[in-house]
Amino acid sequence: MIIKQKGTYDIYGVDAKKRQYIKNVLDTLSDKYGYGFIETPVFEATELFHRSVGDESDIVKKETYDFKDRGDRNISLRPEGTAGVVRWFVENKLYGNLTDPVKVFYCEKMYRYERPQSGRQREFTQWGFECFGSDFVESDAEVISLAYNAYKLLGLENVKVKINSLGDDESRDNYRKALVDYLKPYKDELCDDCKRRLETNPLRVLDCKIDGDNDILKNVPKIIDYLNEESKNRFDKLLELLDLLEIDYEIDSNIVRGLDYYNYTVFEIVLNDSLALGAGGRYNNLVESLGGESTPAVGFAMGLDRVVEILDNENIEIPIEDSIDVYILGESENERNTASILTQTLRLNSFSCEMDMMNKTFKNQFKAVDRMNAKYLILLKDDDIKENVITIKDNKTREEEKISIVDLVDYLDTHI
RNA sequence: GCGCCAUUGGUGAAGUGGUUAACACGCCGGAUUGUGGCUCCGGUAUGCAAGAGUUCGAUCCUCUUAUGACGCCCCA
Repeated sequence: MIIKQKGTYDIYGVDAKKRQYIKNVLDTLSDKYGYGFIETPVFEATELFHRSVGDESDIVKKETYDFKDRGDRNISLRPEGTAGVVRWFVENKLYGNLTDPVKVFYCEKMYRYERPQSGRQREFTQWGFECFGSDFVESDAEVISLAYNAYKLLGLENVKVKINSLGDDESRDNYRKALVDYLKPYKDELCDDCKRRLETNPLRVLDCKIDGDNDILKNVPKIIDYLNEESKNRFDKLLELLDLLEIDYEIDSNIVRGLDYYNYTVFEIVLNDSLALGAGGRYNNLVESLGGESTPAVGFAMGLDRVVEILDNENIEIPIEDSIDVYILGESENERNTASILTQTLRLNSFSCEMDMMNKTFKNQFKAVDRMNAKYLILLKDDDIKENVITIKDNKTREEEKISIVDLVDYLDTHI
């Protein structure tokens, strides 16, 4: 037996319907915010991800799906959405003559070669959006607003934005140095991973699960104090705007993104104060480092699968159509043929309609009616068919009546 | 890449080194000769993830592999 690959899953039935609903809500809201739907390829040149994430990071080397195609090109399955969108932006030279921001959203499968665990699969769906061209805090606020309100709209109540600023490159570098200087004397007291992080990616020490409660980290310098004037003003202005928009936020100096391309705003959206729902930030250098003209940008992304799961756990009701309009019963050949005709007719008149496909007995077709939760059932009888009438029965009231076949669509139009 | 636990019909699952692998749901058939949802009766795994080993004998013990759950690393 061939089974699905590690870290992948099939989505069907009720789960698929829930996803469709959620996607729909997100798509509609994105559209209202002026973000246009974009699809980019599942695979790209490996170099795109190397360059976007930084060649030194072992992320790309270890955690992307890499392969050589038949033309000996280095290809990777996309591990996230931003790089592909930026590549699109640069390739089409959309940075030229920007009068308004370019805003797009996507909802697509991503691939990471990781050991599956809670909330992490090798294939997963990410919903995200990017705004190019504005370096003003209104665009940061818009992105945060869209992300924040998307969760609200889906029914999550206790949603909060955890926000921080990394400042510009200069501020960020200064802080990094200060952080390392502060931590170095305590190096022996840190966990083994943090000893290594101190060399490779010191900002990540702030995220450490083991040292998180360590007193050393309680007094760690805060990046806010290392922002230069411009960065600080910008951050204050953004927070002001979030107040005006009545977005619930909290400054969290431990929010740092793992990658170098972020600057200024970084944020996460959390549920019940801790459960991460999605994350985003500003990345003013990425367009340029991927070969375009320097263009400011800000974006957000979240794991769709995770959100579906959380909505489930929070017992948030998702409206799902779990009934059909009509089930048509018939047993003789003539009855079944008539059932086929009527089923097609009703479907083409936008009613959902089913009939037996399993050569079931009349009695078992009734059971199918209940399984499918049909609103109406039509009982076909050879004698009736001769006279062009059918028996239609309301499944709730159990009342049935005979109507002329030609009146069927009108009858359902007025009753459903 | 590392660690820990798990894997028994369509589903939820019990169970034991030794003949027919509980029970429940579902499904199928019958009581009901073409009007269902209730009830009752019957049928539903030559099979316990795959392979190898120990044993007179393995679903049960050992090893390997695969997959799943959860951690770690990493987190775009």
